[in-house]
Amino acid sequence: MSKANVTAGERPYHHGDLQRAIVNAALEVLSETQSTEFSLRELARRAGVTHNAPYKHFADKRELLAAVSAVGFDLLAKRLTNAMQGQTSPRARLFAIARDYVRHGVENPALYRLMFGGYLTGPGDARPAIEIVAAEKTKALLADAIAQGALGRPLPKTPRNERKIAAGILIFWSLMHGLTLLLVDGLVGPSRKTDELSESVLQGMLEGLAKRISALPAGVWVGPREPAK
Amino acid sequence: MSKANVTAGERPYHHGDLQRAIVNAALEVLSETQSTEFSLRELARRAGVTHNAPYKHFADKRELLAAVSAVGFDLLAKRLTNAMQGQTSPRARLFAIARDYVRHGVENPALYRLMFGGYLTGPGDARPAIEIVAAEKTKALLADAIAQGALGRPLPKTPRNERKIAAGILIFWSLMHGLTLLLVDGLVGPSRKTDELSESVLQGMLEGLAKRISALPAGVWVGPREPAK
DNA sequence: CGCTTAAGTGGTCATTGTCAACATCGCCAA
DNA sequence: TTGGCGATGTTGACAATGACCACTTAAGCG
Repeated sequence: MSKANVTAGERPYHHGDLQRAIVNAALEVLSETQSTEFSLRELARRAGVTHNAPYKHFADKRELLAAVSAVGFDLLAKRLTNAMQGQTSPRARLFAIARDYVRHGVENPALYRLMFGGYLTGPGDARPAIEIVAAEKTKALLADAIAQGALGRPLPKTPRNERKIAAGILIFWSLMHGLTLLLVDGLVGPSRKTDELSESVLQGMLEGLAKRISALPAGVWVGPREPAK
Repeated sequence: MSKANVTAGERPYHHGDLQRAIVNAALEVLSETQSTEFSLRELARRAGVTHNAPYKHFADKRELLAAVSAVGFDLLAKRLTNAMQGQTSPRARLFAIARDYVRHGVENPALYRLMFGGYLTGPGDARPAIEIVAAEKTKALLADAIAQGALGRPLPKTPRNERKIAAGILIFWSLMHGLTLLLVDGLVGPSRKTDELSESVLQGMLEGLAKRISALPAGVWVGPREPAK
């Protein structure tokens, strides 16, 4: 096989972009099996290379998983940016973010768990740099929305407001992260109602639980499993 | 040896309560390595039995992990029940629950992840029964606290209120679950301020983000890593 | 043309999950 | 008492895996 040139494909080397091929294969397997316990060898098989080729690109299985996770963060950031585009008011943007955040998780459970899960829990080491960048991007989106008034009135990014904005981000993020994972774990549901759920949960939080609790949409259960079918 | 003596321990059979020994070993390794990627063989080694004695008690590694997870739920339920004891007002009980919930997670990261993580994500099968029971218990605690007025005014458990209570539980749980995991993942922190954090987050949510945002305690960062050290 | 070096190949090793065949013990029925 | 039975634990074996190694190939460059 001399060149084996694909249409526009860039394959400057033997296989051509094995790195990407491996990551893609991982994403495939991840969405098929919803588990990170695939073998590097299988990814190699899928990419049509020998069991060892991936090690030229990833020192470690961990490193490969980190790359996959980073892709997940990128997808999320793109998706959120996209979701905001159509919305005009800061409040609407906040809801759009919430909706698509939860969706992203529910639609890619294993990926979401990989992104936030503890595959690096052992050494307590630092997170891969790519992840940090992507997560920061997401955080910036939130900060903007809040500064522009997503929580009711604008909160310009003055040093004085900084901490309040951070508090808002933390609460919002906690809420959405928790809801997403509860849905992913099947602890609340059903998971096809994610849009209604994220909306009503966010709504309830914004108005303040102590004041009014907006009830859940019908047919939603809270708890480990549907109590009665 | 005729009848196993009860003095130093109950070992009515060969090893005696291997089941528990294995689970305990798993809990040990879990807290040492903070990872669920230990081998059944190592647990067997620790228990002083041969490599697949455990398989007489657990069909699967999955089944073993499920048992460990169930223990985690039990510990959590006990802890929450305990935390509530001292408190008099429903509101105080809610805060106590929040505090100890987050603590439980932060102090046992891997265990908490195991409890809610996706080691059973593959087949989408049902959760082990023991987990469900323990989780239901926790949920009942919350329902009581809310019914008694933890969110401001009492919400007696009438059919009419049922859905509102469920909504309250969901929001509260999502928030605490999310916060716990963000802390566990080191995405916010530092994690020694968990008490202040859970309190201020809960406070912020109760009062309603749209109304007043209570600022974060000082020295807390929101995001993937401490921005400047 | 020959050199350097990244990309891919094949082989190897300890470890792991799981299976099947045996051994051992308490218990119960004959 | 005895013999068997089932639960418990043991031994040996197997394929698959993560990781490492030395080797080969081919791209790019002077």
